[in-house]
Amino acid sequence: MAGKVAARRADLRQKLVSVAQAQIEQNGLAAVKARDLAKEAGCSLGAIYNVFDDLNDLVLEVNGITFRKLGQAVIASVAGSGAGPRQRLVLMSHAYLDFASGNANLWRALFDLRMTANGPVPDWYLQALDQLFGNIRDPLCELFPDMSSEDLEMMTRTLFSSVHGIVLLGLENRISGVPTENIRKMIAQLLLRIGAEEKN
Amino acid sequence: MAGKVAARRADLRQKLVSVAQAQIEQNGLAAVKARDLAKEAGCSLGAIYNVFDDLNDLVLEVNGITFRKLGQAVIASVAGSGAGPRQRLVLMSHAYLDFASGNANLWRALFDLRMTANGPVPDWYLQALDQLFGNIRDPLCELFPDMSSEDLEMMTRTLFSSVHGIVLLGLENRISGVPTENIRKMIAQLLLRIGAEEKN
DNA sequence: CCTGTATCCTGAACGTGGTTCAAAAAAGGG
DNA sequence: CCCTTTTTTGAACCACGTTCAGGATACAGG
Repeated sequence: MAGKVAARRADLRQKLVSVAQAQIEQNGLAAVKARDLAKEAGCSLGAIYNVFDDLNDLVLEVNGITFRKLGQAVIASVAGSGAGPRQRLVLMSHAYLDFASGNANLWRALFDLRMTANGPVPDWYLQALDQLFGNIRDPLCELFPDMSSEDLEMMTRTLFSSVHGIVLLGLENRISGVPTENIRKMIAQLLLRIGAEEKN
Repeated sequence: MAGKVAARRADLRQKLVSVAQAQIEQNGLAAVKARDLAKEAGCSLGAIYNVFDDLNDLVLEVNGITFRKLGQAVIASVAGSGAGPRQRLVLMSHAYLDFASGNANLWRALFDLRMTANGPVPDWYLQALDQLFGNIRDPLCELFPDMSSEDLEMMTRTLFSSVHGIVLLGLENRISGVPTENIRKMIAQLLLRIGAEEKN
């Protein structure tokens, strides 16, 4: 059985990812500890390093899953709705907010890790980001049919970054008085103003 | 001499802050290590804990300085210029970008720390933020004289968060192809669109 | 100047956590 | 059944923040 070892390792990978995911979800990225993971997954300490380069590598895998779920949530928010382009942008942004708010620890891990890790951005990350950007670009394309491809690309990044910033800072101190409802209003404020009128 | 000890400690505080600042500036927040600081500042390891609660407390002090410098840079960008409100928003945002870009590690430490630390937001932080928000609110007030105070406040946060998001994600992967000039354009794109027309 | 006391400073030591690697265990092959 | 190769294990190593017992220092009273 040549694939026996590979299969066992694949199982362990999955188990570890699942345990790490639960830990991040409940206690945040900082609570991911090698010894705890090993105990929870029922493997030895060293076994982690048989299937992952290091803990970053493991968390990267969790982040991949999170990112895909995020993408699906955003897509689902507009799927099948006959909403116009402006409204679609609002719906997607609200879906982004809801995901970030409802999965705060997992969402934060998405960004907290990259700050630490200096390695090159992994491939799946760029692909997922491209897909996410595509979802934003489409409504923009409808809204501004005369805009050049470069400007559209830039506008896409601008809008995504803006909404991300609003969500990020909004959730950051949500204890100190920025309820989700206000974040929602801020996003709508931004998007409706942006998309409200064509360039004269 | 009653103030002798206090004076020595004040000196040490300042020295440590200065050393930590240099370290963050050159090698990032993660490079701030107690033993290195002590060696560089010419004090014992334990001495750090005579004048600071812990390393977070020290970095918080550095962040205070950084935040003040950031505020000054933003103010300086519009001081004395007879620019109109729209242009002032652009100038301030560009100053924000330039500061973040030119002091990347110090600027990042501003946000990286708060994610780790769970304690209550310090007082000077809220004050500095209020001041920063004030600088944004003023031009907005001129642009939208009929807007309610609450809406203005929200718009202020919206704009700041948006610009912050653009700068954050723009600098994040500035290796992977978002030159500062493009970030500048994105900011202008956002602000001119927002401020371009009044609500019909 | 001496001496006892209070204050302050020091750095060895502790706890925690990621990562490694020599040795044990398991798997294969003959 | 033994020898070789592969895989797994967890004790050990290192780096780091933080602490605290013991030494140094400052000071007051005699």
